[in-house]
Amino acid sequence: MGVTMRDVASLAGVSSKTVSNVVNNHPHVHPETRARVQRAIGELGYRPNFSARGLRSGRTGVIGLAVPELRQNYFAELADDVIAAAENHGLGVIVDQLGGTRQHEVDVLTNGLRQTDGLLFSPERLGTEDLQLLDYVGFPLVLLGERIFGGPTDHVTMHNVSAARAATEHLVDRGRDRIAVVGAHPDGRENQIRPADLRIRGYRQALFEAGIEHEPQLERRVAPWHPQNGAEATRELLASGLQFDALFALNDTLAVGALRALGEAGVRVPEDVAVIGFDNIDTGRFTLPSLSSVDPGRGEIARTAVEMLIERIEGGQGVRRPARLYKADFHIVTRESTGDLSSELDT
Amino acid sequence: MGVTMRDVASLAGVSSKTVSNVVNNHPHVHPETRARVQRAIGELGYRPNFSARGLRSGRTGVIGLAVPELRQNYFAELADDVIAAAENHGLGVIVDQLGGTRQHEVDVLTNGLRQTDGLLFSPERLGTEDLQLLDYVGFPLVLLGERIFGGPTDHVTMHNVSAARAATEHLVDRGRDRIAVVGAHPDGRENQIRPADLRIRGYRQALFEAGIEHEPQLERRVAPWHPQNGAEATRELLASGLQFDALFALNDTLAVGALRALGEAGVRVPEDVAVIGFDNIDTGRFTLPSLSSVDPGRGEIARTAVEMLIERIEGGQGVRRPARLYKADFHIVTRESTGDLSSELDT
DNA sequence: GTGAAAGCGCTAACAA
DNA sequence: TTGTTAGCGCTTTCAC
Repeated sequence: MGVTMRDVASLAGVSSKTVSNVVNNHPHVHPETRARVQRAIGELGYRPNFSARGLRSGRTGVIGLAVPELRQNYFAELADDVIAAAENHGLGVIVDQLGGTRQHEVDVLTNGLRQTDGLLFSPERLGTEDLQLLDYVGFPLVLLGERIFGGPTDHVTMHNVSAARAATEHLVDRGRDRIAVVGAHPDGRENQIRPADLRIRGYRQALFEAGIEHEPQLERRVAPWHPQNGAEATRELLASGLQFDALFALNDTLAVGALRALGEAGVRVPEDVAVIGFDNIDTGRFTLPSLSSVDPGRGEIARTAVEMLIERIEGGQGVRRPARLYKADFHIVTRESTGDLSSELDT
Repeated sequence: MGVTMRDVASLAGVSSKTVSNVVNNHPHVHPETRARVQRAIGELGYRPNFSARGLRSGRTGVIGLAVPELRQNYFAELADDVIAAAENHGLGVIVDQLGGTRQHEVDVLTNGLRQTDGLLFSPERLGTEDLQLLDYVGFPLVLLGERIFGGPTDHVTMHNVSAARAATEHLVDRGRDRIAVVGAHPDGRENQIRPADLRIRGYRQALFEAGIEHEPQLERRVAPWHPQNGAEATRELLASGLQFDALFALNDTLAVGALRALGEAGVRVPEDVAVIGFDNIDTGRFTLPSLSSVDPGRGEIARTAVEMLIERIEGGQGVRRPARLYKADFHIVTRESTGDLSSELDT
């Protein structure tokens, strides 16, 4: 490196401010001047120094994305979408993994990520009981996920309750009335605001509306939502002797484990037990059978979150627009695990 | 924000350089002074400005990671490992997705990512024919993957040939001698340096050493390595009428598709056809049957690449240490798809 | 439409 | 062990 705006300016015979105007696509530059500057830039191989720009302008052009961990398919796909959306706005993305510790989540919320203008934050440990932490956040923040509601920041999430209700209805519509669910929160408190609780609420609503008696034994508690735990819970369900003709896994990761356990036990899916998941991760298209799921509108979530964050960044601290809550549209994706008996590959 | 070192310095009654020394953990600071400064930092809520530090020191404390796309499980897991390794060294990671276009790869290689000290680069389109591009890279670079060899930069990769040979031997050891392979490169040229070609070479070596005749029809060409293509190729193989009792998928993503296709056709795995993949992605533990694979030492690759990059960054342009080529250790992971007939879940 | 001057917050180099 | 000076490269402000 080493080529600065001054070098470009002197070669082009202009001031460095004019070079700056050209580099930043300012409108009022004479076309001829612009061309001359651009020629000089090309000749010298000039690259702007983003640290200097960041220091002077107070903007880095980079946003942070903090998620639990990328090896969870859902977050990898979310990161994919966020990075793509940010790039469309000319922004880079620093990805941080919260790694399942509360302390790390508090740190990130307190300090932000270095060199970023704002943060997309999808916590795994913090909950609504930590709401006060959000009041002291000193940078633009958009919250993702279903763990904290009612805070002072913008929030992008999904229709958990109604999507879970729709998933359950999807099973009811296929004539199932002994519908097990895997993934309830272990502490079993109702009316909490966590993905597990919201989705359980939707499940119960659907049963109630269909006139199906709610059987508490069919609600299996699982945490964390890993495939092995989904498999485990499903094995216990099978061993319990409880009858069930459908299974709603509260996310696809659990569902993958459930399909394993059902397959091991020789239970046919969907003939004996229909299975639906939640998240619509890519892998669900290639399980055997392929997995029906709730598509939570992840791409829309990513795009909206990035746009909201940009508005907050550009609005600056001055614009005290009230916090917005955005819920993406969802839809049910029907595949083999709740479908008819053909075995077409959904691609 | 707005609290600067000067503010801290005047509150603590020292110069800003002393504050800098404290913030950067310089050794020669009087413990009492250090304590006083830290108290002032806490009182004022001082946070360092990384742009200013970057401008002055020439280091941003952030590295770039460019991969094809995070929705491919292997790259998500690689990014997970890289971010974790970087964090251990106090570095942030900007993740860029190359998105399958040659132009984007050239751009990244030419310009680097903004605000970074160096780049881990795992191209998908560029090949050894683009070697000259590496000569003009103006920042520390560590190459990942198997597409470009012999360049002027450090390179971290895996033992493709011998790992593929070991995977094939693993099938031979189980008494299989009609071993199909899915994922050969469509142009079919031999002795190219691409993952597909290297792994095919290992496959052929193993057959040769086992005295098994090489049957070109059993080598199926597939690109890109997506599950649907793996399924497709496997269906063609089944439809061809060729006999085979084992299948080596050149990566796990293809293998997932192959398991689908075999399952659809009622072919039993591993009884009728044993299957092994390559990459050891997490998902392979939960397919039905679970997937044997080559573990390419991804964690080791990530850690080594980050360390090499740091050495290059800290060494500066002055240290012209010759380019290093590091190949991680691999090992075979045996699961149900090549295992005995028990159906224990490998967790 | 372009230029001149100032300074963002920090750390390198040197002085004390 | 600590302080002083200077300036990294850019954009802001304001003049022209």
